[in-house]
Amino acid sequence: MAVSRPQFPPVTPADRELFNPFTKGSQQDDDQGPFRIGELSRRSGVAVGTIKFYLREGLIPVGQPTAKTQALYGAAHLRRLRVVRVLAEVGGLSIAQIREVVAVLDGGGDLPGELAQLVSYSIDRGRTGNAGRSREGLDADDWEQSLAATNTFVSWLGLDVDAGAPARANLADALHALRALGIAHDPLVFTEHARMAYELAEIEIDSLDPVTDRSAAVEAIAVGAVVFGSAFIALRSMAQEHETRLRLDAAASASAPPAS
Amino acid sequence: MAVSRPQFPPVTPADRELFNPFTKGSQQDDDQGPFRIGELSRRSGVAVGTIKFYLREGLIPVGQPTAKTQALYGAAHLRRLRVVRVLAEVGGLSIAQIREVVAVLDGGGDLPGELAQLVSYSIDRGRTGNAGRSREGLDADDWEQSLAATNTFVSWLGLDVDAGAPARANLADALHALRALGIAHDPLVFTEHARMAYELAEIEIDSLDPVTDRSAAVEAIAVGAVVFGSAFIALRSMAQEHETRLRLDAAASASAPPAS
DNA sequence: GTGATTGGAAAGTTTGACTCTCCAGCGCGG
DNA sequence: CCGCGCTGGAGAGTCAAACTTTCCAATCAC
Repeated sequence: MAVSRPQFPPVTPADRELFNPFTKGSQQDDDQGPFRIGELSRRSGVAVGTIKFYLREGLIPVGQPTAKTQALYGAAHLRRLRVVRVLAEVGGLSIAQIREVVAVLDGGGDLPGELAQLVSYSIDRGRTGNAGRSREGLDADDWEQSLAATNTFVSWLGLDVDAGAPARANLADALHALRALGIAHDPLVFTEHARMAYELAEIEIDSLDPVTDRSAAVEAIAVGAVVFGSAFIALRSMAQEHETRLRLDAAASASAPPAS
Repeated sequence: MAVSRPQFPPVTPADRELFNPFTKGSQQDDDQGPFRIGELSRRSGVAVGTIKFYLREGLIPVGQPTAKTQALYGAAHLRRLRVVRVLAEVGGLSIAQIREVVAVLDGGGDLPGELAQLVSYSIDRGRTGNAGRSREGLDADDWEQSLAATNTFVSWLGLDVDAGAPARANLADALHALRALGIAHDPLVFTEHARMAYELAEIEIDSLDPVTDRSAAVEAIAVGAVVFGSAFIALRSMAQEHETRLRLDAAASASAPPAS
């Protein structure tokens, strides 16, 4: 029952074979013809009332109207609905955040600025609870110091990040928490995390490089940030459990003689 | 204005020097003597009403009663209050989740099982929105397949994770989302993320190894999971912004001749 | 001894994300 | 050509979470 360190070898074709049985039957968008809201609801699994609500909130484009009380929807609406659901359920984004994302999806702004900050501004802001609000407490000075240290850290890393990016405040929140609890006092404790984060960002961007269409690129970035972020947290949790167990095993076998 | 890849060199004493100016004035818990709820509120910056609410919810131990309407609190209460606030504000944990964490903090269960799963069960569950609920849709079979693929993946990685760990379901949710959108079909896309996650778990556990006291260890693990998790997300967001800008620069200079 | 504080509990508030209810207009099987 | 069941649209209602307010009697602090 010994727990050992995973090795993470490169993936071989034989490994891929292992997962073939699971890839059957996923997705079949045969009939893409126009349909009404009831059919849209049936295909997406989202209640009609909720779809209406999303329409009102501007998360989904309105259908092609055919009469005063009739409209038709197509494959694009179905996909958008699925994207919205993923952002909400997997990413836990609020309606307001999703609205910002779809605004970038629909609007034809130029990529450089918009796309680069999409994740930071619309998706990560508010993901970690409500950090970043109500900083009017007595420790406002303390917090400003945390932010200043964080900004110095970001510059020291050589990261080119917008001065107003919420990620700076979020990182400052994390530092401020560590300081309040006396766990750490300067942002250098995040150095290794920064290295990992950068490596991960490279990998993720590599994986969706071949995308050409503008809207598809934005969608891939938004969905990717949310889904891979969620997946990473789950994997980190599992790794923690595995590693903790590993070390407890080691501690146990060190304090007690071999059992058999 | 060229954006370049950060290098992440090892931290030198000169680097540490750089952050010294910021570490002044943080934390000063001089007088730890017993005090009443008003003083506790003043020191923590939490409203009296909210402290009462936390007491009712069992997030904070009750004070030492001195009369029918009087009780005294000490340094332990102040620290607990700060921990609760960090879990809530930085980690975005719900009251119910925090209650589970403090139950482990207070309860004297044996470490092996409890501590190993603390993060997975109490903290990560529900962090990514409400993924994991209401799986009674028509795609229930599809989801079961995603979970099966995920479990195969976890075994393939060699991770020793509890069979009922919510992290499995969370990872399955992520895979299911990718499949629903046709972005990926098997869990091997998460391989690099798993490697990173494991490396990060090792680093984090290393950083809080010297803790000996049981309650302090649990606290460090819970706070660490929340704070470093939040920090990592922020850093990932910045790395994405930096890297996206880097590639757009490269694309621009490739399509156009050097500007100067 | 008198005004501010406290412990405790019940009731009220706010926000977010739906969900329900209506009401005319539409569509079509009988 | 007619009733019954979808529609689109909008307002009101619901529900849970996390506080916040309000009350009361007991205390404390000066």
